[in-house]
Amino acid sequence: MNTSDESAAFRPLYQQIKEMIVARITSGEWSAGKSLPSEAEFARHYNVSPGTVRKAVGEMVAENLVERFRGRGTFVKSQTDEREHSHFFHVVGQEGKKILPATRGLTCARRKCDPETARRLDVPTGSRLLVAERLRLIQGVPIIFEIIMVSEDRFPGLCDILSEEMPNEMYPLYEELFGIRVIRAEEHLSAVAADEREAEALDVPLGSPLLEIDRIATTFDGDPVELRLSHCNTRNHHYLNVLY
Amino acid sequence: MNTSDESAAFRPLYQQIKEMIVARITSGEWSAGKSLPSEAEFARHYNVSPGTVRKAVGEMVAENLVERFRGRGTFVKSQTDEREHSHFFHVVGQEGKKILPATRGLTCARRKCDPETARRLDVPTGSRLLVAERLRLIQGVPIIFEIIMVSEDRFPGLCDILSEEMPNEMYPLYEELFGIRVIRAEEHLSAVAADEREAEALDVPLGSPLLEIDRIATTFDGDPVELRLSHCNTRNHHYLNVLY
DNA sequence: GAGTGGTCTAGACCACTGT
DNA sequence: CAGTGGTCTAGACCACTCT
Repeated sequence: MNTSDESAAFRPLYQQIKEMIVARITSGEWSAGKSLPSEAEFARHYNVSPGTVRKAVGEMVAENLVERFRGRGTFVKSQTDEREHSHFFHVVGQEGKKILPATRGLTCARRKCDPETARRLDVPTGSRLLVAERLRLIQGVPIIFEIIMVSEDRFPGLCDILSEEMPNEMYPLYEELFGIRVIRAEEHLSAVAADEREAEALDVPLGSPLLEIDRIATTFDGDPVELRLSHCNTRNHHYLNVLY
Repeated sequence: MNTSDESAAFRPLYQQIKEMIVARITSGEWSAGKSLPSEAEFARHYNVSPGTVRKAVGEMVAENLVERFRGRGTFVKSQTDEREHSHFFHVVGQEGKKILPATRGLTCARRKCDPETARRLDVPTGSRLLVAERLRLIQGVPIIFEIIMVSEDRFPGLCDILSEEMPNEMYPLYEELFGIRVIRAEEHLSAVAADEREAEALDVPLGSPLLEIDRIATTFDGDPVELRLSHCNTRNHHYLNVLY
């Protein structure tokens, strides 16, 4: 059954099946939370063995794209899932317990994209950029000063929405309103000194050490979606990372 | 996590196979770098289908315990593998390229274990603790000030070895000399101010923001092996974390 | 009861590495 | 060449969910 059109097609069947299904998911054929066709149906449709479909779907499960339940079916995972809410949030309290912070919006402005930001977001220099600043509070105490940058061309009208009310979680918003799912993120962490504005906002002395999290969030395809710069007061909290 | 109480026998065959093989690996039956019996042999030995063994070994591959090569066989992964050398080292340069630093040993001392350290290392309070301090340099420039703490009962004679020459990589040393393999690590990151000693060692002003990495390294079973406190100058480097 | 995914079997053929 | 893992097939039985 292997059609070797160009010499490039020597890839395992299950990977090709997987990519076709992934493409159909990202195209919106099955939206988040909806059930996919059964593995048997896929097998019939693609004219392969059930085991091959199973392996394809298995990889998608491993990549957090779908979820399987015995007796029920396979479902497209959503960023809005309870489990996923804090998937990208690694700041925890002293005991290692993750507490989702509240959010206070500060500003939301438009500006032209500088070359460096343009490069990182993969948009033209000078294109419209949306810059939102917000404060994240844990038990009422401001802990994180955050700057969020997205291309306004990718998120038309987002500025108005944010100006009205700054949501706590951005990624579910991107998914629900614009159909853009954040799947991966790359974070660059470093230590910086609090500037005047941050010192006031976070109620720390000027020059206090803050943990900087410079994050670029991307879709499944690796397209950059959002740049986010977080400055955290790690006096009573820290960033947890588990390696294995 | 799964405490095998009496009803434990209702678990998938492939998981039981996997655990048996893992147990035989950790017992030292096949040491790092050595080839395991073929999947067919395992299948005969455990009297199961080749596919079942395959699934068991597949999980071990996913957990980075072994490596499979078509035509050659399956091999026990070693901490000394080229790939694994920097597995737990996340500090990279501006361009995101990982450069393994050089090491300069500072001190290596014994002291009695305080209650907090004892709790984290799961050893008795007052037991012998080995505390080593070292500096890590990238291109000759000191970047990280590091304090390493291990139980001397677990690593008898290590102090003498470290006093003689401080190695660049600790985990391969643990594995080679003491048969203890570090598989997991949990890192707590925060921002701190450089104290006098660090300021001098890292050549930064007193009070400069440093990235603190508080790491606890554990074996496959979750037993704590080492505590390590690293203070990094993130002026020209940062900590890279990829989430997906 | 019909349908789902989870496990397990027993083979087939292939690509590749060793000799 | 014989042996290895990688893929793929075509079934079997099970536990579970929905209706």
